[in-house]
Amino acid sequence: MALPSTDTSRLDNTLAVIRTLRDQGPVARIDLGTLNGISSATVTSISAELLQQGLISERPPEAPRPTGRGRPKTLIELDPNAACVVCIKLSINEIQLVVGDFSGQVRHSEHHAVTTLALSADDLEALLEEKISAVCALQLKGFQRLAGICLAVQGVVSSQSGTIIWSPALSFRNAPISARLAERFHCSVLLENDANCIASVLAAQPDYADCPNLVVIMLGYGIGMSVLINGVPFLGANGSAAEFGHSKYQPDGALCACGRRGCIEAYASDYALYRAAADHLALPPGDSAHPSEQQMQALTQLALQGDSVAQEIYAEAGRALGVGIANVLALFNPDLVLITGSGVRGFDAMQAAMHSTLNEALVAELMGTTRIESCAWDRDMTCMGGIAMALNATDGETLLDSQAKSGSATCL
Amino acid sequence: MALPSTDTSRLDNTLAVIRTLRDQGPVARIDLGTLNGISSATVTSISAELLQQGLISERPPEAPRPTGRGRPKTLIELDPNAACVVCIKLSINEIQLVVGDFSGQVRHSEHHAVTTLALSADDLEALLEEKISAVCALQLKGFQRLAGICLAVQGVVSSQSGTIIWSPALSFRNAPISARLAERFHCSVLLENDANCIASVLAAQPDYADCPNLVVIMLGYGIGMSVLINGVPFLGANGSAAEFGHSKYQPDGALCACGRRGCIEAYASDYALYRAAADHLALPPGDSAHPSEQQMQALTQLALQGDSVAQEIYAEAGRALGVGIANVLALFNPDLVLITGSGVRGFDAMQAAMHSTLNEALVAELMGTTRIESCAWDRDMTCMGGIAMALNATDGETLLDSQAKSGSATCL
DNA sequence: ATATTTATTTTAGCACCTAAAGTAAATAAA
DNA sequence: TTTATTTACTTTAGGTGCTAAAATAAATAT
Repeated sequence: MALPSTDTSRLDNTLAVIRTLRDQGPVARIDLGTLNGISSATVTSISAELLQQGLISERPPEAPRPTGRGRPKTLIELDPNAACVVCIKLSINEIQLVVGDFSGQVRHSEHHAVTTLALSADDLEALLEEKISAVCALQLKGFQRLAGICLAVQGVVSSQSGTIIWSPALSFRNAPISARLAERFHCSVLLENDANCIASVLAAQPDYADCPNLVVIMLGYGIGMSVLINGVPFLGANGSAAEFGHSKYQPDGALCACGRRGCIEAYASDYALYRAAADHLALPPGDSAHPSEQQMQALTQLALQGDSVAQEIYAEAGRALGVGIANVLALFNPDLVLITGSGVRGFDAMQAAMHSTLNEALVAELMGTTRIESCAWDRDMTCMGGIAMALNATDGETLLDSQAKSGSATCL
Repeated sequence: MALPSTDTSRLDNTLAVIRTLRDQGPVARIDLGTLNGISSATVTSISAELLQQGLISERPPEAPRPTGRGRPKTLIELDPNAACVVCIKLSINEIQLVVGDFSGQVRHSEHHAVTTLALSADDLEALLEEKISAVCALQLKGFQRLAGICLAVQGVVSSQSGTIIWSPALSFRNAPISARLAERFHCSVLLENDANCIASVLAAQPDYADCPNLVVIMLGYGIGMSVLINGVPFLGANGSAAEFGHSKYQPDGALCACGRRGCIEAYASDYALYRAAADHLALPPGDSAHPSEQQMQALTQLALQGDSVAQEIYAEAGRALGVGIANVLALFNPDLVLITGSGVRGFDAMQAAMHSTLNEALVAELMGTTRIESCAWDRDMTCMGGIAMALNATDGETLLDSQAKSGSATCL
């Protein structure tokens, strides 16, 4: 009689099982029960369904069995080919496409140089369609479905409405990109800020498991930030929260790329550091408005080797960061502030000034127990985060889809 | 067989019914169903239980019946005497005690002048015990139980651990007050920041129903703030989030009560305004470090009547607020910033400078659709918020308690 | 009086979950 | 080589809680 189920526990438990398998790899039924606080009888029932739907498979028992006594565990794992997701990272003059499988593994990655600032909204859409189609045609053999697409873009995006509100990589604004891609590829399209993707990956690392309130500051050409509250990215009303780079250091200070004055970014970003240095120091040639990695490394070297002009430039950047972080601590009181991004290359030259400014700015009660740490920028984890977020967002649909295909053939 | 129920839907639905009755007053079963998305059959079942437990009663049908056709609605209402809560507001040199009943109505309120800064932690605990005991003895006749106590204090508190970390009203720190009161009165004790109590009341008003992300700034002797994210107060890792008053305006600016320099509070709080004015203007006599309402009104009058020194003092305060709010918008991107507190008396004299500073500081994309409004400070709503929060926090316990008493006499 | 309308309660049935009992599959011991 | 023990998984039996539909209650309109 009661058809529309109001009780979501079965769905919740099934999703929990899928996520545990994604995070931990192959797991036995009994452990899935313990890990998720459900009985093994329920796990049996859930895994039977998932098995029938083709979303998981039983791993054949291995030759070497280091298990002790008793019936050995039968490990269950996600079928990597049950679905896949694509993440596209959109940054200035470059787009990156990554394909991830249902188990969360990266299957393919490619980069394209594109003069993004020259694109119109239609151009961008056409370009994304083309690149996604191409990658699907080449890479998707064997996948049961394209579950979703994640667009990771620098700038202000509204995830809720799927609209790019403003991005430094684009010359147009307010582009409702998600809906159009969703229509084209018949899958859900997630629009995310790039910093939130990276922060999600970092937060999933065991080192930061005890920091549910995590702030990640990304230094680079510009300055971005992500605030995780209880592990989930804080977006604000329109998605423009956590714009640390445009919070203020000096009310009437240096000119920022945003057009206003005194933003933290106008002191501590690559372009700001290089701008302050260009007149006084001999640095490698190149576009001084968009300094190259080589140019920035040269500048950092000068500061670290004791050049007083370079040192003062980094010290001023450190003071700006110190004031900005003081405000972040006063307003968010996080467990940890993690400073990363390509700009951490110069962090050693900023650190002392940053900490002394911070300590001068805030009484101990407001510093609380917040740790301030930096994190080396080994590789760009944006797309890893995007893949993980896209999978998480689409598990429910994948489940429904496979139920429709296998289970209730009664519908036909 | 399955005794420990893992399904919380019955509890959730029961709490939803109780809260609807508290918010809306008497409601019929069928409307409780619609309002909470549950079937009227379930409401019948839940209300039968609550009726038996004595937490609600059926309101006798009224003489004038303006209803139309059909069987008339039987209205259900909370039994006000089913439980009560006490809220204590602790501020500098004053404590206020308010008693609220189970339906959320204020039953009693009293103020006491206390030199709070002279108290030790033990003194405070003894004082609170004495006052709460007294108020219970006098006011609690007829109440079935004291469900909870809410302590609303200015400053940094850790709700989680029940510890007052720092308060301008107290000369000691890190006082674990909740546990001791809970033990003494055998009820749960909620420790809250006063601004969060006020913001919760404001957020419940229909005018602000469309603002789940609400920032409330409280101007007064000091400057406080509360940030509601999806309607719930944001606390941060240790409860010291939202310390807007100590975010920065000028890195090396005016001296703040916290001991550091350049805080917003050092420009826009009552003490800061009065300090800036005291040397130049003739104002009513009194303690210039703790200006009275009369002194502040005199200063405000001067500014509004065109005195250029007073005007510049308020303009500078407005600029400080403007920069502070710019940072709040960049970092929180709320739906609405509401400025209130006794200090709004001078808001008209600050407003122009505040808005122009804000507009200069932030590009349109980051201003987003956030509204900035002020709200008259008619009366102190701290304790109303505390009562509401305490009731909400203790409904589950009240339910369990009454179940133990009435329903399952089988336990005996 | 009877029909109609609306509110509430009762009934019947479904979708979950869990504990306990049963079964399976291994190792250790006799 | 049986037999006992241990551990994992599955089946069974029973409970909670919800909903739709039917039944009942209590009004007004005809």
